[in-house]
Amino acid sequence: MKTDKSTGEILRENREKKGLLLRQVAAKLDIDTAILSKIERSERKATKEQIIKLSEILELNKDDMIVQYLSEKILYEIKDEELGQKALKVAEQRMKYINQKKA
Amino acid sequence: MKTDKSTGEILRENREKKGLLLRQVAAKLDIDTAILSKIERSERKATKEQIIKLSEILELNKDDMIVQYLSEKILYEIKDEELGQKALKVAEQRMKYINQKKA
DNA sequence: AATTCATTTGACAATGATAGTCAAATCAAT
DNA sequence: ATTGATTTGACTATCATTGTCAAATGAATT
Repeated sequence: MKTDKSTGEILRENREKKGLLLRQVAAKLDIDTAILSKIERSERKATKEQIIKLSEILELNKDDMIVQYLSEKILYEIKDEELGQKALKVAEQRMKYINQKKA
Repeated sequence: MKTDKSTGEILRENREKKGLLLRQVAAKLDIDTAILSKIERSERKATKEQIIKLSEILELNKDDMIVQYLSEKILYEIKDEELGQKALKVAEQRMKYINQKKA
């Protein structure tokens, strides 16, 4: 998967590719145009529900978009942290440990 | 670093190792005993500031504890997500991409 | 078994972050 | 200059987090 674009950029590119207006897409999401504008410019975060609806409206792979959304949420948590990279690695290990335990 | 213990477990073990009471440690943190009790049993999350203070009080490696704390925060974001593991990997890649751009 | 002290539990309040609306400002194309 | 799309910013509503407090439970000890 591409990792060099923000969720907002992806959404905007694909909305424009489909020739849809902010207004039109926002209406389908049942939110104000202003919010969608902010989401596309990464000034606000979308909710998971909005991401799912958006992937339907814009015909994007839903799982890819959820991964995109989740990874952005993760990055947001550690964006100002010096130890962020280390924390990510440890989180992966712990994740493995947890999954292994479950099985 | 060990990845098989929760922050709470580490805190409790080390508090007891030092023979300190919840009451005593909570007082130093300037919070109610109840909260510390909940933190140690992973019923509540500590704040970063509390983790830092706790690592001083219990003489634990501060950076390790912050990594522990951050990784738990990350895991919390994806705990109920099927795509969590993928999201973690993508987050790492994006992190690398961002850091590389900065340099 | 009554007392005492530590810890836990749960209801509630205060605070802070997130999501949203709305109206006005800006931008782009006629 | 007008029109329609987008952006901006001030403001509100909603929700999650962090905390207090009092009562309940647990674990010795006399």
